Amino acid sequence: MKNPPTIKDVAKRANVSVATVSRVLHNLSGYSSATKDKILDAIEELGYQPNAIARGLVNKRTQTIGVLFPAVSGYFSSTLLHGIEEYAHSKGFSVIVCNTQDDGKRTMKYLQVLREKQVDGIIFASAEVKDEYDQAISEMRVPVVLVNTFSQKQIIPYVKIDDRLAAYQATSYLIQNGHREIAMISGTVGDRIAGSPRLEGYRQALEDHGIACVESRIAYGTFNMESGSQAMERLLEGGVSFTAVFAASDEMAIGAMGAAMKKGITIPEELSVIGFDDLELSRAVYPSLTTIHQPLAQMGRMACEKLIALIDDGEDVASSMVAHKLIERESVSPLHRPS
Amino acid sequence: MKNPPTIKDVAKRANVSVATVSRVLHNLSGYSSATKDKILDAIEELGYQPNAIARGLVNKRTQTIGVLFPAVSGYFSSTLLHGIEEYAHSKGFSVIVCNTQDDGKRTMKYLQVLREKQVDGIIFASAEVKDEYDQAISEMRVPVVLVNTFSQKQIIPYVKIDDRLAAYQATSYLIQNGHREIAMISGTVGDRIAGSPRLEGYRQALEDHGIACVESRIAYGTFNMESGSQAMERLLEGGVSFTAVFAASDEMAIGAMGAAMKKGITIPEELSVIGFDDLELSRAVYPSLTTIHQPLAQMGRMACEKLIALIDDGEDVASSMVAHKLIERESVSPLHRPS
DNA sequence: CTGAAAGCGCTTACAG
DNA sequence: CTGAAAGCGCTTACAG
Repeated sequence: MKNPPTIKDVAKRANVSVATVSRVLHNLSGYSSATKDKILDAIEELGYQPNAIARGLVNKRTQTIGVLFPAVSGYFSSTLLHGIEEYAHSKGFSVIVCNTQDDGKRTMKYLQVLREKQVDGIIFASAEVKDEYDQAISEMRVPVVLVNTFSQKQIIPYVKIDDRLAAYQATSYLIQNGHREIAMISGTVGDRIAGSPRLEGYRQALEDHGIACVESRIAYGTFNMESGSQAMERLLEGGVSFTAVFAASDEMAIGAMGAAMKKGITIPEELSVIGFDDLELSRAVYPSLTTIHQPLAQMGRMACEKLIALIDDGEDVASSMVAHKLIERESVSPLHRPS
Repeated sequence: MKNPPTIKDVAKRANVSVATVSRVLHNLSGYSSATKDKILDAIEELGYQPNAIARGLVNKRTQTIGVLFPAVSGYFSSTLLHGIEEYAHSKGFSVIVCNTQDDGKRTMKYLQVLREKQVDGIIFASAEVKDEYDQAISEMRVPVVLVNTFSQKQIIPYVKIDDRLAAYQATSYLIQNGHREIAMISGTVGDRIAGSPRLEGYRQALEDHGIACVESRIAYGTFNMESGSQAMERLLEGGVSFTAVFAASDEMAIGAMGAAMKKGITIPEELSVIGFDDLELSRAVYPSLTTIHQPLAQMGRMACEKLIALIDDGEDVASSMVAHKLIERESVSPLHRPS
């Protein structure tokens, strides 16, 4: 016997019908304990394992979900993924990862593949939900939940923090520490998820404290380290003074700190830095990074929980705006006024 | 029509048999261009999408591979995963991620799930291949390739660097810079993949240069940042002097640097540090980290390439010992002898 | 308690 | 060029 044993093989070996084998496999009722034993023995001897594909075909259920990320590398996505996979596995689901690179074509392609593979649900992470995605999603009658993003067109449950408010608080914290010349390293220009909202929070905080917002104190990156370090260089060469900087991601903050320190600027004495995300990283670097904590692993778990609830009982689930938190570490100090 | 359209629906609509529809779907020959058009129209109108599960059942091919990681978070795994997923997607495969947490039970469970889901192949990353895995793997007639690890029991193709040699070179580099009191922060005790070999390389380098190896200069971590920082604290409190340290991972190196700097030790002036991996991270921190470059994304790609070759034409593929490289940055300086 | 049979959505010889 | 039919490995009424 070259091929793996099927349910037929065990039925034959146990001298019963496949229906009965299927029953004991699912712990249904309807067989004597004697036949159950016979069947269990046959399964054992043959090393039989059910074929989930065949099962999926008849049940119209694959116990598989798809997760779309704009980038699978980096701490951010991987922490989120960890939370998702953890919960999924505990509930008997597998997860297919899709790295969209935040590209429209790729995203649409993945959406199609996931549809063909009959996934039971989809988690869409971090990227903006473009109109075409919105439409594709609603056409493939499959539950979807968003994490770290939201849809402006339709009601899709999401899990995220209040980015605008968190940025507002980060900036205010700097102000409370006496800073008034505060630069910002924002995320990708035009990013409506983690870009604009955080920038707005920054602007609002300055305004509410009667501080004018100077455009040349704003530099743009793309959330990763390299871009943070470049943004800092531009800021430094820009000729505007600043005693503190708020970076829209920890990775950019780390890159920015590195660039500043390379120029001989001491942190936090000469420059205070606050980040955003609270990646494991921010605790390890020196000086450790003051930042906004975003419970990524937990958010991944929650998103997955919502998705599976949707899959299992189809009831609507609510979105969750989860709490963020400012973590004080060493990269911010009160402004030392030259006296 | 509530359910998604099937091949039957398009056959009916185009007034042909399902066989013919299947033919045009696969660009086989055997139909007039007129019927082809009819069918294409029907597909279009119905919004038909093939069902990959049904297809998988008859073809015994799911176009899906499974990837087992000891930890899916952290830069290391996510970079590897990125390379794997990228290549897989380009070849029409999806990837299911499995986070084993380096736990035997979980790993076996995942192996079973992957088998039931009929994946076409498996990539096993970073963790030691225990005997029970080895056996489970050989029982499920599915191609497997290893990345960052190897099997001691059977021939399974792998992709990795020469850990022992790389560690030897890292240590030698420190020696060439005049250091003789060299500490090491090793990975997990007993880890036969990235633990012992790197430790051996370190020992060998010392020995070959006539330097005695002092056991109290060796501390053990678990490859992550936190453990590196703790290891450094232990080293510092241990009372042994050292002017340089070799950490078996960048994450531990970063954690160690942070811990040292917190104590007021300047790097590299008072302490040289060399890491291992060359994560994106190591370029961004200050001082930037001198380290051993390991082409993780490329290694992921290669592993996936081998796996798909195995799946597609079943021929044996060779293992690859890929080249590492020492990257000089700022965390190591020649020993300044107090004169 | 148990089995025969239909069906899930495809593909693939086989026959015309 | 085209279709009827068997079959992939399961599950699930239905009938006994």
